[in-house]
Amino acid sequence: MAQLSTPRPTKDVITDALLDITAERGLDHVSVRHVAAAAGVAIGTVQHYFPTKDAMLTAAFTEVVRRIRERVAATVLGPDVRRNLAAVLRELLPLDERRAAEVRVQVAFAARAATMPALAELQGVILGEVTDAIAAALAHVDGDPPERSQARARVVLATVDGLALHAVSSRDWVTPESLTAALEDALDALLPG
Amino acid sequence: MAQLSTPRPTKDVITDALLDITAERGLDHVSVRHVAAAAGVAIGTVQHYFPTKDAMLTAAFTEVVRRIRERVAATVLGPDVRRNLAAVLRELLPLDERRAAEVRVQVAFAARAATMPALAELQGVILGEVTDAIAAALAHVDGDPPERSQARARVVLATVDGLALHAVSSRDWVTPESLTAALEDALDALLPG
DNA sequence: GGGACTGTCATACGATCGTATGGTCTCATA
DNA sequence: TATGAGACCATACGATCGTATGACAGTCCC
Repeated sequence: MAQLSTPRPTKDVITDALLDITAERGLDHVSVRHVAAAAGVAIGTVQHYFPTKDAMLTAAFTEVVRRIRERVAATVLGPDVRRNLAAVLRELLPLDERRAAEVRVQVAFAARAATMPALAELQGVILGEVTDAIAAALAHVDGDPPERSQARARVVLATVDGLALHAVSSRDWVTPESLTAALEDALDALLPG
Repeated sequence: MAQLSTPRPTKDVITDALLDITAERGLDHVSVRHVAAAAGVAIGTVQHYFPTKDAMLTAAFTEVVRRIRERVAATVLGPDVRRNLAAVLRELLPLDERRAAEVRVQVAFAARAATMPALAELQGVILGEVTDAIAAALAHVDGDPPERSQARARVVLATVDGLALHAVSSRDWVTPESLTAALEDALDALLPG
């Protein structure tokens, strides 16, 4: 019988397992044992790909960064910039369980980055890239000088991430509807023109 | 020899030790042993006041909430609302090491709140209170209906917390100057009038 | 066809974890 | 002065942690 599908690389399976645990139970429940069990491999296999736990965490966050990068790169600077921008930013808000899980992961890593330089480095890189993309979109609808767009882009990204942080870290505080409304509100105020 | 000063209650010393460790090394380095050592007491003493680690964490976050509440309550709705509001919000940004330590603590607890309902409850309460205070300030300079001020206040707070999150979780990304500028920028855009 | 390499597993070691238990000391009060 | 409660300490237990070590099966090249 022919192979029906290419089996996923073990390394990716392990990374995904780590991110699943992070989304569901938090980064502090991530242990080599739990990750190995969730991935369906032995502890030694995890060690084969990631010699230390820190390496495993860094690799997982790198994967998160890769996904964000991929998503941002898909931004099309079409005719309706505002609509495209809003669509990209909506992806960063926990509007459904899938996105909520991703936000929980990002918040968990951001918090750890505050005391783990390797992660802070990655965070700085991805923040820069996303900001640049937003700034490009802003410059497209506006005639402001680049550094002005850059500054505005930082504020826009901070607002979206702040909304996401508040949403996943509190109870009875935000609904998907209020998040969407807040985003539109923020864009109305922050977008030039 | 007379007692020179009232000794701090042991319970407070323990809570402070926990917050110090959280600020310096992160919430995942907080263990009953480390907290006890940092507070200069025995493990049993910690257990005497906090029967479980979760209770200890919840109490510590309650203390953080209390401090924020205290700070917000000090907001004076004077003649220059914009200036007062900016001053309060600046306290939430990591503009110096003291505030950076506080932001690291808040971010750490926010991340844990994503998977710990007791903390999420507290987070919801304090977010509500701070938002109400900001909304009151906004309503003071504006004629918008209350729910409009409330919505704007949520965006303002999200922006500030997002800026703070980005600042403490990344390297070479923000300077105190750029943070201050971003705050002013955001207030220019978000404040009515 | 025999090393060298890679992927995977099983197990073990020492450290650290949260928590339980029971002790000593102080002091108010009956 | 007896006693009960509260503050504080020392130690111990079982679980879990990150990591080290060594084995076994394939694959590939000489």
